[in-house]
This record gives sequence, C-alpha cells and structure tokens, in this order.
Amino acid sequence: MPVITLPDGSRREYAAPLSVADVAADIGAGLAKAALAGRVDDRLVDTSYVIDSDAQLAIITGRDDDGLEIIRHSTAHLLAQAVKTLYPETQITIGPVIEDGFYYDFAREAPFTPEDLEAIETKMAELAKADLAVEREVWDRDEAVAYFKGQGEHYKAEIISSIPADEEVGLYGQGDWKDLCRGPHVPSTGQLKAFKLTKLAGAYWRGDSNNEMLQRIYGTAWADKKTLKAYLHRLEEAEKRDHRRFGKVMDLFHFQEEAPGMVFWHDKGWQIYQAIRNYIRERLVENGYEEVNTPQIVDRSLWERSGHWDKFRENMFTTGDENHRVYAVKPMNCPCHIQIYNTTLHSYRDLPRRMAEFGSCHRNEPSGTLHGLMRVRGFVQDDAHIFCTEDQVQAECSEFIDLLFSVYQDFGFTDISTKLSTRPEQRVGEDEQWGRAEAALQAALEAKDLPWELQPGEGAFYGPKIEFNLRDSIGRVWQLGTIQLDFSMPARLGATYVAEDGSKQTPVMLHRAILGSFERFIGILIEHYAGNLPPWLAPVQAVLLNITDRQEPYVRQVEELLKNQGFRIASDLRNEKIGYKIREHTLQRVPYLLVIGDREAESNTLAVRTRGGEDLGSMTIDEFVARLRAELASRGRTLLED
RNA sequence: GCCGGAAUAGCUCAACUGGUAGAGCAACCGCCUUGUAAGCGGUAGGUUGGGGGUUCAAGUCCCUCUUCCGGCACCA
Repeated sequence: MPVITLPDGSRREYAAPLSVADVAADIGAGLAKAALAGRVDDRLVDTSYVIDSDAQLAIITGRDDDGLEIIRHSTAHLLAQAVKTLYPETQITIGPVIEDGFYYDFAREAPFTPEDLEAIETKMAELAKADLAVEREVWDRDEAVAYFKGQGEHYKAEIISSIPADEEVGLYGQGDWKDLCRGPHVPSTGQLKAFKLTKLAGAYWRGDSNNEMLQRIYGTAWADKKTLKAYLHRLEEAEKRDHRRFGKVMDLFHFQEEAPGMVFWHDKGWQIYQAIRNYIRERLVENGYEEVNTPQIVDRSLWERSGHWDKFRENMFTTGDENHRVYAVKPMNCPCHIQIYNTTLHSYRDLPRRMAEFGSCHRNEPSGTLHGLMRVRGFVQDDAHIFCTEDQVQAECSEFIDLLFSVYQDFGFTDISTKLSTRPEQRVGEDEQWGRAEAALQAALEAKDLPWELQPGEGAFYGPKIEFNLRDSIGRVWQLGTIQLDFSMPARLGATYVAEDGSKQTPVMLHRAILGSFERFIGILIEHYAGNLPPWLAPVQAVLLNITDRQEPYVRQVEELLKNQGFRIASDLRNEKIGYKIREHTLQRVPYLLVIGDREAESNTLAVRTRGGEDLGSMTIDEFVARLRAELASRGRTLLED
C-alpha cells in the first residue's frame, strides 16, 4: 500500500496503487487541473504514471522549471502534429527544447512560407483547444521502426534504429498522431495555452553540413499568456539594443556593399575605439608588454611553414605581385611575432617576452556568418604573444587571468565564466606535448581557484586554451578573452632560446587576448549599455546647449576650457528650443547636457542634466570638472545614472 | 558556404490583385530668441540594389548577380 511523501514532508497513505493524477486530484481540484507531470523519487514521469510502492512525489505544474520544459517539449510535438495535419507529405525528425522555447526540424520538398507558419500556428491552437489526451505507449523497438517506415517517416525510423534492439521505446500519441519520445508530456493538449512560432530556418540533418538541409521551425512556449507576453516584450527590448541600430543613430560606423564584413568607422565610433585602445595600451605597459607592428601582407611561404596555408587557405585573402609571388593578407599576428623574436638570440634570462600588437587582420569568413560588428572580415584584436619556458607557463597564465579580470571590471562586466578546451580531432603536434600543455593550463586554473568547465575537443589545432565568457546586462553570454598554449608554432618557425645548461630549447608561446576584436567588443559594449556608454568611453562626454544666441561667447569659452582639460566636448549653438536640443542629444546618448542661459552665463555656472533625465542643478565649472574626472577615473566600475 | 526572407528619398516606412512612386523625420530657405525629450511655414530631394527578360505598361511577375536580415554549418 503506497505511502506517498510530498515535498512539504506530509505523507499520504493509499489503499491501492494510483496514478500521479489521482494523487493530485486527492490533494485538490486546482492542483489536479494544473498538474503536468510528476517527479517520483527524482524521476520525471507522466501524470498517468502509476505509483505502486512508497515514494517521494512532487506534482509538477507550469510554475516549475521542469514543468515549463515539459510544456515546451509538448508544444514542439503539437507543432509537429499540426504540420503533419496540414502538410501530410512532410517527414518529422526531432524537436527538442531550447532556451526559452523549442524547435522542430522537418523534411519537405516545398519550403514553408511565413504564411504557412501562421496557418500552422492556427492549427496548433485548434488542436490545443480540442484538448486531445496525450497517451504514452510502450513499443518494441523493431515494431516502432516498422511503424514509422510504414508512415513514410524515414528519419524517425533511422533515429529509432539507433536505439539498442532490446530496449523498449516510448511513443506518445495525441489524436491520430504518434511520435517517439522519452517524455514526460503534458496529459492533454489543452494544457498548452501560450505559444508562438517565431522563425523559420534551415538546419542540417544531424547537424552535419554534409547532410541534407531540413526546415526548422522555432517557437516559444510559456505556462501562461502573461509570461509569453513578457518574453516577447523582452525580445523587443533586446532588439532595441541592436548595435547596428545605434551605429546609425549615433553615427558611429557603417558598412557598405563594396566591403562586406569590413567597418567604416566614423569619427564618433573611432573615438570609442581609440578610448579602448589607449586604455589597453596603458594596461599592457603596466604589465610588461612590448608593442610591435608587423606587415599586413606576407609571402605564402611563411603561412606554409606556420601550418595556416594547409588548414585555413580558404579563409585567407591572397594577393600577388608582378613576379607572381603569392601573398596572404594576415589573418593573425603570431607568425610575424615569431619573426621578430627570431631576429635576436634569446637566453632563458630574457623570457618571458610579451609581444603585443594591434594588428589589422583579415579573414575571409563564409558569407553567411557576417553579422554587424559581431562577426567581421577585417578586425583588430588586443592581441599578444608571450614567449616563455615551460616552467613559466603557469605564472604567465595566472598573471594574465588577473589582468583580464581587472580589465573586465573596468568595462563594467563582473559575471565571468571560464572554460578549458582540450585537444580537437584535427591537430598538429605530439600527444605527449598536448598532455603537458593541457596539464599546465589546468594547473594555472586550479592555482587561481577559479571554477571552470571542461570542453573536450574544443581546443585550437595548435594547442589547448582557456576561454573567458561574460554575461551582459541582459543575460547574454559572449566569449571574449582567451589564452591558448602553443607548443607547435614556435618549433615550426624555428624559435629558440638558450637554456641554463647551454642547450638550445624551443620556447612555449601563449596566444592571448582579453577583449578579442575591438570591433566585436564595441558591438557588445553598445548592446550591454544600450548605447549609454559610460563617460570614459562616450564619444562626446558632454554637450553645451545655449538657450539664446546671447550666451554664445560664454559657451565657446567654456567649451575651450573643457577641451583644454582633455574632455570630449561639443556645443550646440543652433537656433532651436532647448527642449529640442535636449531631446536630440539625449537620443545621441551624450552623458551630460550642460544648459547655459543668461543665469549661467552671468554666474559662471552650468545647469547640468544627465542623459537619464536627472537634473543635477547648477554647478560651477570646477565642480562639474571634478565630477567628470572622478567618473572617468572609475571607468565602468560605477555606473552612471542609467 | 547552405536554407528562408528582404532591398523604395540621408533615416524609418507606404504604394489593393501590374496602370502617373508617397508620408514622417532629417536637409535647405524663411519666421520665431526660445529655460530642460519634437515651435511654425515653405523648398528641394528617386534610373525603386546591379544586370537581363515577360508585358501596351514592371517598385510589383520571371531569371541572375550583389548585399543585408533570421537560422544552420564554420569560427586559427
């Protein structure tokens, strides 16, 4: 006779085995209605699951994370059912849950159109309203394969065939339609009340670009209409932060057809770029780096020796000269840095040698990958290579990690996660070297006492790496910094040093970047701050606004005074109402709007307003300077009014 | 690169099933001398992304190229 213990510790005893749904009904009618599934002794089950012995039981509803996941999974099934109803010639494949929603991949000759999407969504609503019972059936594997083959569902049959023959498979049926599934699912389609199909896309079968392309339909689903609406609102808000939009509105940069994937930086955007580069320069000097500059275009023989010609030829831009020599536009700086390293003999005493370059690099990224500033073909990284002995690796990594965290904090990022990526299938170098390299990085992480995650097989072809990801103000994760160990390239390109015992050794090279490409980083910053860059990065830090042309001489005087102190100041003397000017510069995201009327001109003051709309009242010029100075000094560590 | 969608004035977008390309903002000219998120009036602005085709007639239909957008694969 089962004794059921609920999450609150209360116990219920029943005379006979009963289902999760029965227990829910016994607790209350409301819960019975809301029940989506059960967790029996930590295992998620359908509400129809029968409990026949003592167990812990939690009733799962839409309020649980697990419940939401079940809703999304069931909505994916509902989508597939709707598609099969409307377009029976379509084959189904898989339909997993993803963050905030789900997708389902279909195989069908004719493409789905946006209009089809609407029709499908309408059909889904219809099927949900019909409140079809969702029932689990257990099938013999081979019978299930035969069933789906009979239905013309070859992809599904293929998936089931890969399940061991002696295993039973669970099929879920709703109405006259069945799909393979581990479950659990909602008890009936009526539980699916808040969903929306969001986009259509192509996707390769089994994620392999050698396979045929399927049609993927994305959707989102929530426990109720209210949270669905909130989610859609969140999407809209994220869209408003789009750095491409700010690039136009704030006149920062543009792209045009003649130079796909390459940025035309306008004055204001370049101000941001320079502010960041100057800052990084300061930090590099502090941390014992030398800055160098190497050629953009280098003979292919160097790329052959470095190994890039073999592996990345497709992604390198090439050019020639009158003697038919072939050059590649550099996709990275490291081979050139080794050339500088090789011009002198090194003793172990010279190491580590830290060589930085803001080198312009070009990679011929596949056309479909370009995306505003986030993925470009021409870019500059805060790139550096550290040449050191194997013994120095851990200390160098450790110092780098400290620098990186401090830089991120200056940019206002605090939520950082760390990943260690180990040897990929395609790689250069001996396994024994890889073992040492991976161990060295792991030791550095462990010495720092950082939590980190292992990503097997995700390393670069020349060595393992540590990656740093950060979470922005709206929760998106960006991979930015990296430190990669390279046992291979220094040897390929003949870098050496003389060790303590007089022997010639190959230095280890660490590739490292904190911000990655400036282009992408600026894109991330713009979206993180929704355009409201902190004053140390803002292209214009304050704008002077006169009320009437009587104040023009005073405005010009203040402008010069502030500019002479190194601030980025603009003035707006146009014959416009003050409200108009304030609106414009607020939209331009200028941190401080300094209003000057007769009162201010007479008293040598400024009426200070922030772009956030806060009125800071009148203050003297010195007071304003002190405020701005303090803010610049704190960089992004303290957020302004926003 | 692959699948789908899109490209109209500087910007944001209209133009029913093919029938004289429009609006708002911006720009320019004038009036207004203005106190914290859009004053008023006027003027000008286009080979509808490039090339080809169908048609009496193409922004609209077809082919092709380019770029962009959303995904997928890729990302040294």
